[in-house]
Amino acid sequence: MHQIRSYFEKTVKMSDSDWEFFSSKLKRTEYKKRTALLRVGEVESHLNFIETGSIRMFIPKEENDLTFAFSFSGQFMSAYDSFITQTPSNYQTETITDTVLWSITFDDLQDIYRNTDCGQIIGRKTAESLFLLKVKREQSLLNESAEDRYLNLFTEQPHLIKEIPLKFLASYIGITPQALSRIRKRIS
Amino acid sequence: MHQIRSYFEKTVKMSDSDWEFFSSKLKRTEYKKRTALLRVGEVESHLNFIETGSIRMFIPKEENDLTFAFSFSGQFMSAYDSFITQTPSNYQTETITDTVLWSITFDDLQDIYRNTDCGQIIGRKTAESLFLLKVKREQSLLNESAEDRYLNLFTEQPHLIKEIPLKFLASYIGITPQALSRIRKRIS
DNA sequence: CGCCGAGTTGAACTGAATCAAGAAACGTGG
DNA sequence: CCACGTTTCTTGATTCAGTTCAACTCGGCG
Repeated sequence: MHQIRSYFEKTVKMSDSDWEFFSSKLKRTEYKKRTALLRVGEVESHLNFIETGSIRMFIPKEENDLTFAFSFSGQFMSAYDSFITQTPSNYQTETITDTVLWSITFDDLQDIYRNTDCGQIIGRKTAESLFLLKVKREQSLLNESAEDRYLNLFTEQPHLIKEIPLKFLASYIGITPQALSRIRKRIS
Repeated sequence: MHQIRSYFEKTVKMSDSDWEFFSSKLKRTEYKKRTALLRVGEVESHLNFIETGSIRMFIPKEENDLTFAFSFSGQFMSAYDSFITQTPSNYQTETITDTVLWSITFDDLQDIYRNTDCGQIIGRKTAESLFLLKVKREQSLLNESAEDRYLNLFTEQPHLIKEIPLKFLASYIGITPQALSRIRKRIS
């Protein structure tokens, strides 16, 4: 749980009383692998910190789901667009492996925004860092070939390639599992 | 200039004194078309509100630039990733048409964050809404065909198709100018 | 053991890239 | 206001990466 405080303190100085207030809102929950945290049409009510495990976000499809994002231990995750707008999500979030989360509800977070000095700053920093991730992703999708994206993934997150089913990776990269299987074969 | 205040008040109530403080920092500037606002390697020092005009963001390339975003009158624009991290931008921002901007500097904005009640909230809301745009974009790039994206652009921003050179649109959609020219021909 | 989902491989097809050339529009200087 | 050069757009031919459909292998699990 202290990793959450240090996560914040990378960007914002947090007083003990603010941390006290914040941490009192956190709930720890364990999930089995392949457990849905949020389904399409539901409103995201939690912001989660991943203690251990991995999560994917995807738009369910008849044949192959469209997996567009992953989150790993040490990161915050949430259907953040649904969360901040409090409107139904058009995608699902689901554990890939057994996962432990520390969660805070939307209402409690609003409370923190109102009642702590650092709350607003943390909220802004969170939104900003999520924005940065998406900018990077956008440029990757427009700028790089599928093979580039696979190789970059490989260098940035080598563990990921072993832990995550190929079909999720393929979807994330923007191609079919067959195509990724061929790329893999070609470059190995 | 009042459109800026109403822009904010869509989400946050702003006191007269806060608005006074905020607006005192704004500078109005006129730009000719095809004027670079920020070049690759420079650090974005301004957040701009577009009074009139249109702007594109692109990564310069030998042959065809990679245009990945547009901004129009009534919107805020900035190389926001460079702005919030205060690190060099890997892309350029440039007016497409003659453009009028109201600008605030990074330092003045930090001042507003510190010294007004609504500053942090506005900062958070800004980051959140930019994040939402990028989420939408990501799903569009993964979920839709080039033709889908063109047609959606066409219905959402019909004026855009007339004002903006085809090669910029093509790049934004993620295809070559030739390919877009053919799509255009086919569906007309 | 038998089943099922995940991954691999093959063959035919397709949307878009690339290379190339010509037509149209655009801006600038005389 | 026209003439010229430059850029943008269009069109054609070829190539290529990735899709689709289909069959087969492999590993885990009831």
